[in-house]
Amino acid sequence: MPEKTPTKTSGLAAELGMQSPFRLPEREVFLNLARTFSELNHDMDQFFKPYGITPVQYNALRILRGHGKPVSVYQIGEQMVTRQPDLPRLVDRLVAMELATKRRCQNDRRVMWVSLTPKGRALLKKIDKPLDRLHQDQLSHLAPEQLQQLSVLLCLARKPGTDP
Amino acid sequence: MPEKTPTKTSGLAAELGMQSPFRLPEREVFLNLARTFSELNHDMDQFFKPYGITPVQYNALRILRGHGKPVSVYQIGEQMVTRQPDLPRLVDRLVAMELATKRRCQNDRRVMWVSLTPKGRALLKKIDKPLDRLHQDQLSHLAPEQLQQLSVLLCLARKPGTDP
DNA sequence: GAGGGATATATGTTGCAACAGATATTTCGG
DNA sequence: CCGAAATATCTGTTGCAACATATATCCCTC
Repeated sequence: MPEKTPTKTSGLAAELGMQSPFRLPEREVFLNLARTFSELNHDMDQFFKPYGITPVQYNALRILRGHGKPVSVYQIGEQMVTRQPDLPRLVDRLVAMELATKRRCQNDRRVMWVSLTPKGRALLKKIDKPLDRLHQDQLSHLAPEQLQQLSVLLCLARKPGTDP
Repeated sequence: MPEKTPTKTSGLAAELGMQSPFRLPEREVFLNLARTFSELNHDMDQFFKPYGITPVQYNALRILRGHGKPVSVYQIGEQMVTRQPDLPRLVDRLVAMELATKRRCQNDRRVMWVSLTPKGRALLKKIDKPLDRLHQDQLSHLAPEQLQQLSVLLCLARKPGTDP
């Protein structure tokens, strides 16, 4: 069950050895966001290394699997979790590793259709369960309601205005 | 006051055009974290560009100002918000820009004392207020209680075990 | 059916992130 | 005091991130 932590002097300020608490709560949230992401993401980098891909490449492969049919480079870009310039080169790396293939669309020759190869699909399959375990190792010490609250708040945080 | 958002199909899953909601709430939180950080951090990158430094370099400069006296490279590394290998080179870049200076400690010749230059201090001063404004633009659409909740939850998220 | 704008991908370049490993200096045990 | 371990910084290398800009193709209007 969730205990109240009685620390008046904010958690992050203490971690950083700061002598006074944050002036702006907005800044405190941003830095907490940065620090938490940094830690969790570092684990991810380590996790993916043995598989020879990066978290971002994994994201792209997973989009390909989700569609089950060829996807354009542009569509991949739209569905990536994090902002991603330079999609063409990211895809090229996947192709170079033989995890994906690409070919020009004949109807619209601007478009490149990208597909998962069997090798790519096999790699994803190998990753699925260990990755689920990592996610849980990282965050399952939070209660279900806390996890949901966190998702909701993070969603809200990136909506600049609900009143245009 | 905090409203309940009635969206059953999760916000992020919808944003990414996913057809089914997330299986693991832990994964949903992680990806929300990644996406929110990615967006806010991109604004930061843009913000700092005209000043000729990166957010990470700013963090280091701010640590120097916070102490008001020389700080070792190692200490800077310990107090950075995000994990930071390769501190020596980061400091060298600050020195190259004449925003900081470094000199060997005479008592312990392993240590390099790093100090803020007047130029560095002036740069920080120029950045202070605009940055506060950016922080508020990014997040002040959240209510004060939401901001505090978010900070608390993000702190909790990075503590693997409170029960050792 | 020619031209202008929109769309989709590719490429040149710079600088930094990240890891591995090397070096220099101190500290501590015996 | 000698050597081993710990500490603090440095260096080599690889690959990717990020931006700017270029190219190719399509679409729409007149």
